[in-house]
Amino acid sequence: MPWELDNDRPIYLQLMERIQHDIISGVYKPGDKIPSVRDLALDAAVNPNTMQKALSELERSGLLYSQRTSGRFITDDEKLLKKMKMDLASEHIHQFFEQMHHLGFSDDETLEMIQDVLRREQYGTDS
Amino acid sequence: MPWELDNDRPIYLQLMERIQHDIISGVYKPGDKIPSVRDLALDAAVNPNTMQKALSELERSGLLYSQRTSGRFITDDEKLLKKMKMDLASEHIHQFFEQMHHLGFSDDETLEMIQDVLRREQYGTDS
DNA sequence: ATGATTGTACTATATCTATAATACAGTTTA
DNA sequence: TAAACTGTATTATAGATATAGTACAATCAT
Repeated sequence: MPWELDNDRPIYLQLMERIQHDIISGVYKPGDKIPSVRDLALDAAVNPNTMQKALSELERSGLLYSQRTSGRFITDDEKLLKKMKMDLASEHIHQFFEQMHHLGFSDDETLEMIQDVLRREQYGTDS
Repeated sequence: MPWELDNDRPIYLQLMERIQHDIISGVYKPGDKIPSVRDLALDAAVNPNTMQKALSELERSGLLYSQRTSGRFITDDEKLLKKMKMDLASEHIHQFFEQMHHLGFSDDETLEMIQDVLRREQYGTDS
């Protein structure tokens, strides 16, 4: 299926984020070979050049490495994977609170809204 | 001071978000006249055309309206302002949990991480 | 050995974005 | 009344982005 992409940001950046999340969350396992540029591009419904750009940019973080003629692989460094997972989560949390703060919600108010949402989802999505 | 803008997304979109937040969080009060296109552009260190685009796009949401020769004003509709504030907050919350879920964190795990972060900030930023 | 697959490179083209530089009609201000 | 300011419009230019199409050398599978 085509990946969910919006037109508000460069596609290659969105591809990078998606793949990074897939690596870090374990969709691809350490050491795994990932699909070829062309296959990934086909899956994402995107030009191969765009996917190539996303992947080569991603290599700079060390999550991926390419073997020029045999394919592209996930790093074996599980410590790095775990670290990036925690770093990303922390980043998401801080950005979220920054947005809420800018909207005028304090940390406590934000926490309450979150708990409300979670409670509501626990007992069903309607009402 | 120049506004905080990154190069990953179109500037006019970032301006829109910033101004929208400023309206909704009350930096600009209902009925207020906001600074002119040129002044805002100067403040943001951005081309007047770019600011003009951001403002005219923003008008479609109803938060602003322009009087062609006298200036641009915040809506008086406080009900709309409150609604947009809650809608935006809700959107931020859902997007945040979606990101965390994609990283592999459950709702409960995410909530715990948040509480950790808040506890840590309560007792000082170091350590 | 042969053919398919791999990452990579290159050119060309179209669109979007951002800036610069003007211009104009109506309103406000002094 | 005259000058300054308002939103808006226009043209031109430069850069980033996305796609299309093609090519090549090394490796892998059969």
